Amino acid sequence: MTTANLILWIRRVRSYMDTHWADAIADQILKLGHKHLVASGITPSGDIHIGNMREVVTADAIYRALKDKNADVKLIYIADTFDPLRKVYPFLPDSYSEHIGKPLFKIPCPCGEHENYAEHFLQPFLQSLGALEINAEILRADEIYNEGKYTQSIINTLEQQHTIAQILEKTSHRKLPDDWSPFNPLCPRCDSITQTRVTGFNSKLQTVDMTCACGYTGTIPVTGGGKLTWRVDWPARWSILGVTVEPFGKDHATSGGSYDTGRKIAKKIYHYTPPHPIVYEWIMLKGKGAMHSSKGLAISISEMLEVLPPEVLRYFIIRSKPEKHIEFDPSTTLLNLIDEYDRMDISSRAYQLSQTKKAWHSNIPFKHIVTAIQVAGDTRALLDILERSGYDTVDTRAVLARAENARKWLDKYAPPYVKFTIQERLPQTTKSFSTKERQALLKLAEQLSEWNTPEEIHNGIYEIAKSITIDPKTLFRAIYVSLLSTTSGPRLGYFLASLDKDFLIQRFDQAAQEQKE
RNA sequence: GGGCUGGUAGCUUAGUCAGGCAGAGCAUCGGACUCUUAAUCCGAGGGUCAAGGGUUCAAAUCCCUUCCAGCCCGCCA
Repeated sequence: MTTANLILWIRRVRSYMDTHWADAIADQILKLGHKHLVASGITPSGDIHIGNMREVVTADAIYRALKDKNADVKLIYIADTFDPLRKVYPFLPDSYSEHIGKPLFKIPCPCGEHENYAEHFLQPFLQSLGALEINAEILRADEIYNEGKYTQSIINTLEQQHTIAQILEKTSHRKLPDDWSPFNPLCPRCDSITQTRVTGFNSKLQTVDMTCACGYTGTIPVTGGGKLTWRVDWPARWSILGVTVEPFGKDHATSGGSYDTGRKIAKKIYHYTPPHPIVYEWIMLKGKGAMHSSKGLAISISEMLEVLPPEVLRYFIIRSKPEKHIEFDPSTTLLNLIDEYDRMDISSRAYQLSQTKKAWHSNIPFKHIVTAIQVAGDTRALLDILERSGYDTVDTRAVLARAENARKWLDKYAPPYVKFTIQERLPQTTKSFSTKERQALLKLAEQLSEWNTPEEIHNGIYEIAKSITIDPKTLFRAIYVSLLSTTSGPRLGYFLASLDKDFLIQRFDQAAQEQKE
C-alpha cells in the first residue's frame, strides 16, 4: 500500500468511526494546551430556561471530554448579576419600573425569600445544576467586581478607551456617542448603571468622576463602583479569570458581534489570547420560535426536571451537535426522547457524556409506564403491572421516580392520543358490533366473575374467541371500544383485572344488547 | 443593506472540515412468538441529500446563484 493510499484509508476509517462532537472539540482544544478553563455564563434576569441550559450542558460535555483525555481542566459558571434590569417583564409587578437600570443584585427579590432579584432566579437554576451533576464553580459578577479583581483592567480600559472605541466602531460598524465610556458607574444615590456618565478618572487613586441623571455628581472608587459595558466586560473577564474555552450563543458569534470585537480587544488591550469559541444554536419551541422567558415563551429547567430524569435532559442537549437547532415540543419530543435514551447503546459516547452518578438505566419503556400509571390505582398496583409485564422493578425508588415523571408529563404535556379514559357511558360505536362480537361480549360478561387473575382473564378471552370462532383481534377491539371508545389499549388481562368487576359485567352486557335499536 | 448558522426518508438525524456505493433510530407496513395490539424478535417499503448551475473520472460533500428557517450588525442562549 502506498503512503497516499494509506492516508486515504485512515481518513475513511476515521470518518466512519463517529467521533462525538465533544471529543472532536476536546481534541482541537488540546492542541492549544493542556491546561484549560471552560467558562459559561447567563444573566439571571428571568427564569433560566432549557435554552439557556444548552450553554451549561455544552460547556460541561466539553469539560468532561477534556477530563477523560486527562487534561488539567476546570469549569466555571458566571452569573451576570451586575447586569441592569432592562424593562418590566410580564412576570413582574408594575412597581418594578422603579428598578429599571439597576443591577440585578441591587433589586429586591420578587418573592421576598431570596437575597435579591438575581438570586431569585439563580437559586432554582443552581439546584438544577446539582441534579444535572454539573460541578461548575459558581461565580457572581457583582462579587468579582466588588472583590477588586476587575479594578486594574478597568483602569487599563479607561486609559485605552479610544483604542477600544475604534475597535468597536470599526468591527461592529456602528458609531459610538461622543460621551461613550466603556465603564458604567453605579450611582451611589439611585443605584442606576444606565443613567450614569463618566466625566473623568484618576488611575493612581483608582477613582472615577461621574454624574447621574438623578442629579448626583461625585467621585467614586473603581472597585465596586460600576461595571464594564458588555462588549468590554467579556474580554476583560477572559483575561482576569484565564478563560480558554467558552461556548456562546450564535447571537454573539456573527462577524461584528461581541465575540468578534471581544477577541480583538482581548489581544490588543489585555494581551490575552481569546478563548476557543464554541458556537451553539438555539432551542426552538415547536411552532412558536425561540424561547424567551421575557415573553413567557420558555420552559424552565426545573419544570423539565419534573418530567425528565436529569441524565435524559443532559442527553437531549448532548446528542445534537452545538451548531444544530433543536426543535422542542414537550409533548411528543419528550415521549420519544426518554425511550430513545433507554434504548441507547450504553457504550456510545453521547450516552456516557450524559451520565449522572444517580442515573438509572431502565428497561421499562416510558410509554409503557405512561400506560401503566393510567391503569394502576396505586403504587402497589403499578409495580404489579410492571412486574407482570416482565420488567425489573427491584430498584423501586427509581421506578417510582419515573412514574412520578410520567404522571406530571401526562398532566402537563401529554398529547391526547396517549391518554385514555374509561367511558362513563357505552360508546355509540358499539352499535356497529357484529352478532359474533355481541355473542363474545355476552359470554365475557357471564364468565368474568369466575376469573380472578389477569392470566385467567387473558386466557379466558382467547377461549371465548375460539369457542365462537371469532378472530381474537376482533374481540380485543370490541372490548377496547366498549370501554375506551378506542380500537386498542393497554394489555387486556391486567387492564380488566384492575377495573371494577361489576362495572365490567354491566358494560359488556350492555354492549352485547345494543343491537336491538 | 451587510454578515453568521442550519436545510439529508413521515419525524429526529449521521455523513460535509479531508469528494469515493446515502447510513441509523423512531414511526409505518408485513411476519414470527401455538398468552396479546401500547411486551419481545425478524423483515420490508420509504431519499430529485432545499432548487439550479459549475469544477471533477467521481459531488450530500468543493465553487457560484437562488429559496426557506433562525440569528447578528443597539448587552435578551
